[in-house]
Amino acid sequence: MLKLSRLTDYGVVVLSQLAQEGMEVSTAAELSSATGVPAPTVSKVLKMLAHSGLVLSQRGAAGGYALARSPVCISVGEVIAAIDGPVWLTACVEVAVGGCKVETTCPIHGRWDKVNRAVRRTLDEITLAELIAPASFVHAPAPAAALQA
Amino acid sequence: MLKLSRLTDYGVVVLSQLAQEGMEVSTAAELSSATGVPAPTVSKVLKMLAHSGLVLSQRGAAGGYALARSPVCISVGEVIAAIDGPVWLTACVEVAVGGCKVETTCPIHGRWDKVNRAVRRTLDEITLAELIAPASFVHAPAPAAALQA
DNA sequence: TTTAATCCGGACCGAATTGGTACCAATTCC
DNA sequence: GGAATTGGTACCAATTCGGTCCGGATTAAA
Repeated sequence: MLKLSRLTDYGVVVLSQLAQEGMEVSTAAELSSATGVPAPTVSKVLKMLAHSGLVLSQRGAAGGYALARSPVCISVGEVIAAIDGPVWLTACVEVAVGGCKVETTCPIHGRWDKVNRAVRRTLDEITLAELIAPASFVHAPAPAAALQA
Repeated sequence: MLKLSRLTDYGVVVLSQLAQEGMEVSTAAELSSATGVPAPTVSKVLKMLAHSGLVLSQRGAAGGYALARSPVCISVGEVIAAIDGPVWLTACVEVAVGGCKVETTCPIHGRWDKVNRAVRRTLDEITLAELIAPASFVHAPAPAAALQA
């Protein structure tokens, strides 16, 4: 139903939490208790984000994750691409040449990528900062300890 | 991965075939052999499209389907909504109040619908006619008979 | 040097969704 | 009345997704 996966949702949540921590490193465990998202899942999401260069990872003791860039420079499209993979609004784009059985009678035949491009551009024009914009009520979240109980 | 379902793809294929038939009614079987999409699937798609008012159905002998409007007046967003359901770019919009467990710590909390609206608008701005636009090579498709063999 | 904390890269499983098919009831034309 | 066609629903197989876990590599601190 053209919905994005829950992992992507979590990704944005974690990212925004990371944004609040400023540029300090946070461990996956910290982010888990701060957001309420299960720890293993947070790890998974963080790994994907690190893989795409959206967050920086520091290994070893006292390691953790930190935002690679300002939220103003991270587009929603990037986050989605990092977790859900690239946005392809059909299986019928040029990538799948030979895979489309009805190719000879299919009058669309790649027309979808007009739609693709439009959606992708829309997604790239919205920044992470905008998504978490009304910081009025997020600058003082429930402390992590409140969740641990 | 933010891809639309194959049924939606079929939907557009069938719709464009219907557009070529002008405003005459075509049976599901005809559309199936014209497009190469399996007949039961065509029926299913057509039923969904009829339910959303995108095509008109005529029951009984000599019945069939016909486009309800000109392709110029059908948006891609409508087709997607008809088959894949409404576009919701998260499970976290206001519809799911009470369903979001991390609600208290979730700083997004509905911010997604900014993205939703943007994407939906993008989708609504593209018409079915544009998708099948270069009619230069679709006005003389392989005759249905060629596929039946 | 040892130890502990932390990320990295997989594999793995259960659950939900999707694609596809079949069946029977309702409707309409000949 | 008979044949053709859509309407609705139920169903099954297959794929995908969400979530968890484990062993290994890496780094800081004791």
